[in-house]
Amino acid sequence: MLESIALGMLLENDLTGYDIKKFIENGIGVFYKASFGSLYPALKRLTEKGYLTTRDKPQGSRKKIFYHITEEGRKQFFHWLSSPMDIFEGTNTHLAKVYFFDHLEAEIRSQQLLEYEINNRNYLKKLRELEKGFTELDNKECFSPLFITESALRRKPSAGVVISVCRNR
Amino acid sequence: MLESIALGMLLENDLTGYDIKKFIENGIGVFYKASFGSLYPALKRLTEKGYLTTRDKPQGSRKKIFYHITEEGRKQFFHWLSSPMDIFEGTNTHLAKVYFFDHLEAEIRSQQLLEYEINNRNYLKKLRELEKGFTELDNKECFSPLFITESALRRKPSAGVVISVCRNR
DNA sequence: CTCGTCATGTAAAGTGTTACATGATTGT
DNA sequence: ACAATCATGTAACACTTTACATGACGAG
Repeated sequence: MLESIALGMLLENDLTGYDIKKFIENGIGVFYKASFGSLYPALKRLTEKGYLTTRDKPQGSRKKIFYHITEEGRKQFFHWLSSPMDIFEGTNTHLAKVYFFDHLEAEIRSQQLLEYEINNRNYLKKLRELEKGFTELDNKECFSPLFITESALRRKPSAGVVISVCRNR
Repeated sequence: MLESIALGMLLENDLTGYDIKKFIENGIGVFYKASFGSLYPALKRLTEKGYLTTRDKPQGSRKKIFYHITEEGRKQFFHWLSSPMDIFEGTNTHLAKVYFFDHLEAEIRSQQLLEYEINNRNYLKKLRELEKGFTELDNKECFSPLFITESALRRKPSAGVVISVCRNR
């Protein structure tokens, strides 16, 4: 996953590992977070596979390594990008806990759900801010099919995740 | 995570690893999936930590190991259960791809989003079925705060995930 | 001169998947 | 007989997080 994202970040410009981290934080970071401990090894692997080449451009005595995507890398990236989006059935860790909530005292339960709601509200706010910046882009037409926002959600709940729990006893 | 879930499955009955797998599939499986390759080692770790004890009860010549939760295990489980629910900011892998969608031909993009919507519809259907079985439970009052369903979502979108994407250039 | 940011990296530990290996029992 | 399911487990591999280690540059 991180490998694909790193490739994607390098489509238009050569960047350093540090740059890539920044770009991830400021953009795709809402959906995906990366640490240096995973990023640097990933870049190393991509270089070994021939998807990236490196150029050392030290600035002063500060080490700087720019990564450049190869044709192979591009091919690999577009292969990933074109493959179907799988919905996240599997490891929805933060919801798993709810399954056991009948074991919890009503008070703590309510408090946790309230907290959860607040966190989600904040997340939503963050997404709305992103969306706001988004509507100001000039190349909107590239994104139009991606406008699956709250209003769309109201009509088509498929894009949202409905929380519903069952335990069979 | 899997360790906590395994503990939770053993709160009421002693079960074999195989049983636990089944219970996970039929219940919490919507949110969390486990493989034997992760489950058996997890049970081993839990036993080593003193959270579980084992009882071998072979049936015929078929090996069968029942796991039993200890007081320590219970304590550990409730500690996990009482800890705050963090919202899943971080590694929302299936949405990460959308970030790069402007690089994709409009046609493939539309097709993928359509597919994605279909998958989500199916997932929603599954959740609705769970919910249906759920409303027939006798201990509903234990779950009432968990009724965050589509209708609630319409009023409080915080519980849902709104898809919105921005790339800054 | 010190703090924040830039910059790269390693090591250990955790956690997981896939595939393999083995064999018993049940239903058709 | 054969397949499906029951039942346990290992091995190789993949990926990640957290913490650590190192050091340069720029601003105040």
